[in-house]
Amino acid sequence: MIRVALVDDHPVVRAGVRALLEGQDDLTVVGEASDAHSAEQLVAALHPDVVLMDLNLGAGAGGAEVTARLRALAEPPYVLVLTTYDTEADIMSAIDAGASGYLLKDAPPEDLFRAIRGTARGETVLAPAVAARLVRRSGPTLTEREVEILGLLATGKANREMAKKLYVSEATIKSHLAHIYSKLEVDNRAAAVARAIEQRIIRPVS
Amino acid sequence: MIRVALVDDHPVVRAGVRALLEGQDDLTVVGEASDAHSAEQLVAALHPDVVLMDLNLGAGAGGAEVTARLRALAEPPYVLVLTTYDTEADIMSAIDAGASGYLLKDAPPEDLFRAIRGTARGETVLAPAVAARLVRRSGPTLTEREVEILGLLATGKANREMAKKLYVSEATIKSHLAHIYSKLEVDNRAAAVARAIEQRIIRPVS
DNA sequence: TTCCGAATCATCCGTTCGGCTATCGATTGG
DNA sequence: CCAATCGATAGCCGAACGGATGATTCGGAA
Repeated sequence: MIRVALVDDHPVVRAGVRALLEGQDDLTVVGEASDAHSAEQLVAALHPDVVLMDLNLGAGAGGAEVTARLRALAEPPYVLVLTTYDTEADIMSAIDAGASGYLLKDAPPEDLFRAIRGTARGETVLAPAVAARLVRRSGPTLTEREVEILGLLATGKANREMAKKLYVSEATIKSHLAHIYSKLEVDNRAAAVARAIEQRIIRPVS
Repeated sequence: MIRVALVDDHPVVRAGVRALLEGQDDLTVVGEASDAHSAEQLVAALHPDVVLMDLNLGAGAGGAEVTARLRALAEPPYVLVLTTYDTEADIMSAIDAGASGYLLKDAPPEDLFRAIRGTARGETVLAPAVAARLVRRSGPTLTEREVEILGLLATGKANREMAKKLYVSEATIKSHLAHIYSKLEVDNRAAAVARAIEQRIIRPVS
């Protein structure tokens, strides 16, 4: 019997996953948590085999951070990230944090079951659809610096302001922008911002 | 007994709502659909009292369109929109289409139950949190034209191109942009696009 | 060790923006 | 009926942007 814990701030999703898993006789949900703190307590107390983790826990620590902490425990559970829309960087940091796999909430139940069973066996599970999406997303791979500049761009910073903030010359900023434009196949900042958000390279922040 | 039908393309969400509703003895789920077409068939065949409708049905017709069609039936069900992230315009069009209410998927189960019961009695239910959000969102109300221009802006169109496309002069475009900037409290197009997407005034399209 | 990508910087130049100010018709709502 | 709002229009001007081109440095991969 594979013992699963759910970490998600949406009651509907928790109930849904629980209902689906209880229909499988080798899977059982041993606990639920809706935030970072109770997630850690839950896992420490119950030692589940697999934790289904939402990356977007509303307020407080993010799923990636929680994942890292859970994986640092004495008997760490396998962590399977179950999420909807996240930045590529979010996903990467979750994987860096020790997540064993990643799949989307709109995946068919069978995929979910398969992923949990695989994860419990210690396999690394990237749902085919997700892997494909990641690949498609990463078609144009932006460097860290370029993403950083996109972030500033989305706040409406002018080239000079970005230059000041990053301690480089304006020429450097323009150079980066030119690379960004060509990678995103756009030719101005407004379109670059829209594309970057659409491709989830950056998050629409305030 | 209130008979409920679910329309949502996420199996997890359907299972979750079903599980939650089955715990209430005055609510019962009579059917589920994951797309526009089967939603109409389902409702025509089963005549549920309330339809829980996701606005984002993946491919095909959107939830607003389906809502309009369901409300045009002989014995129309009440439609309660249950969604996560949508444009203000989406919400408005759903309400125009005859939806009785709107609430978020991350709402606590109690709110969901209350909303369904209210809807079944013919009440219009806007979850308090949602109403507040709508109000907060609508702080700066953009005109249709302004939203239209924001859409073009997000595709990277230059002023001249927008002018041509809308059959107006460049001066008009600049005038609209100035209004947009002041309403969104930004001072350039990149920031305007980011804000507009963040505020869900426009959708990050391809 | 050689070669490439990333990051940095620079100059030139035409185009586009954004801010400002002002007008005008149409519609809508007190 | 009058005020307010919306959409459309105009000119001016300095600042910002985007394109093109080329150069240097540094570190990692081949």
